[in-house]
Amino acid sequence: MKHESFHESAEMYLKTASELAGENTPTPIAALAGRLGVSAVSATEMVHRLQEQGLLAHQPYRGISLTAAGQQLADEVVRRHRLWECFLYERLGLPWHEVHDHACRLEHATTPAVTEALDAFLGHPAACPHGNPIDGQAGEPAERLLSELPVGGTAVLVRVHPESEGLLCYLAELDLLPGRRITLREIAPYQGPMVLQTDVGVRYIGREAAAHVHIRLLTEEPA
Amino acid sequence: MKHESFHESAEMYLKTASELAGENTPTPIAALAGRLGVSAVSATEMVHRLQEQGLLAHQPYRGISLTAAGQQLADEVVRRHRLWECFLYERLGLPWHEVHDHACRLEHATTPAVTEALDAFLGHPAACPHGNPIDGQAGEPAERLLSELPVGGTAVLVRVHPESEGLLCYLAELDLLPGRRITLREIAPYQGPMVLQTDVGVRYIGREAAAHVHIRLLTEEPA
DNA sequence: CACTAATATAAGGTTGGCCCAAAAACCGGG
DNA sequence: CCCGGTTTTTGGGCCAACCTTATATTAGTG
Repeated sequence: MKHESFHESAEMYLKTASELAGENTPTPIAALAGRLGVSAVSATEMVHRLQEQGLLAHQPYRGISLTAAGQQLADEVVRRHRLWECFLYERLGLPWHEVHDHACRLEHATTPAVTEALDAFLGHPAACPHGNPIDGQAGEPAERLLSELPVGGTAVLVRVHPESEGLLCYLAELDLLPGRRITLREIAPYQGPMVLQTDVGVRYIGREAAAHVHIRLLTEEPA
Repeated sequence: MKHESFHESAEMYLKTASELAGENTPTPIAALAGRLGVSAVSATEMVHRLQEQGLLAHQPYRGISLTAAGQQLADEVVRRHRLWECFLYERLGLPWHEVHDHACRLEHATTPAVTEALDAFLGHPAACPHGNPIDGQAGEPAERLLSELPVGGTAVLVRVHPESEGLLCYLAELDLLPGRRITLREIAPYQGPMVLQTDVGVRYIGREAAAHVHIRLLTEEPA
């Protein structure tokens, strides 16, 4: 229903492809389509167009993967996005869970000159307010997911990825922000919620949400 | 050639209509089309669409004028534009003549929350770097155009409007920025350039460019 | 090895933004 | 008051991004 320009649309496809590439490669087109809220047919069309431009490679019935050029473009979009998040959160004082959506709109309207000037203005920040690195998605080496934290283990919340307004809002309500120290007390049976002990109280979180929360493990066992 | 989303396109039409409304009302569609770099046919179509949405009124063979709703929308776009210009110039340190174009892209991707937060962050500035007021285009009452300054008269440069990258670049080279004190020495014959005495030296400027430079008259005659 | 679920393609539609060329309406000067 | 030039409108098309509804193809599994 909403029509985006090629520029914008292409950037969204590449950004999303880059996000999903971390999980499984090559990424099935259906996953792309789902994330973008678009039919599989539309996604296939766009993938072909992007392939013709040498931005991604499509192996039929396998999925897609970004070419070097496509990855670079995606990285640039992500960088702009995160720089805007920093600005909106740190300087404008907008809520932690809202800056993602605002940045999603600004990222496509940002020229290189503005990007560089913004980066300098912010003092070349290393990460966005949700903990994601601004240059490359190298990430910490020993990073794990909260959903894989063993019972009794203690960890520090490093980053939330991939982000979405709803998820961030949920985490903000639970005070689960980057830097928060977390110990997993137990996991309720039948895929129930995880019971977390944090420095600001006990919190319950579903497995699915926890799969978006990246942590650095401190100890596997209770002290 | 380039395709903009409805949102963006509509905002550009309204913004431009608002700019041109100052000169002659109702504004001929051809003027709109020319300014937007679009054929008269395309402009007519868009005007119809905007009319259906109650944003502007079209009197056939007369021209268009903004409705209250349309004027309000246009004012909002202009406000966002000028706030971004302030930010880009004052905070990011981008060149005076470049911020217009960057702001043109950002203005359509800016949500109300961001607009208000940005306004507060900038300390509710009264005018953009080119001197145009941010709230409403009330303007100073006794404002005139540089092109109408009588020979021997002295004035202060108040604002540049309407803006365009080329024009701003030209003025920046001449050091003709808001606040600059100008005395018109003479006008070369045959529609020749105006010879200006400024506090930073003598400058020559064409009549057409001067028609975009708004001034506040200090004295009609030399002291 | 055949079958099913995932994936791809084909066909046909919609909408929005743009274009050109040609017809129609208007306006001002003779 | 009519004629010519400008403006607007109409008709006819193009393209990109989306959609749905089939129909093929294929990969992995029983």
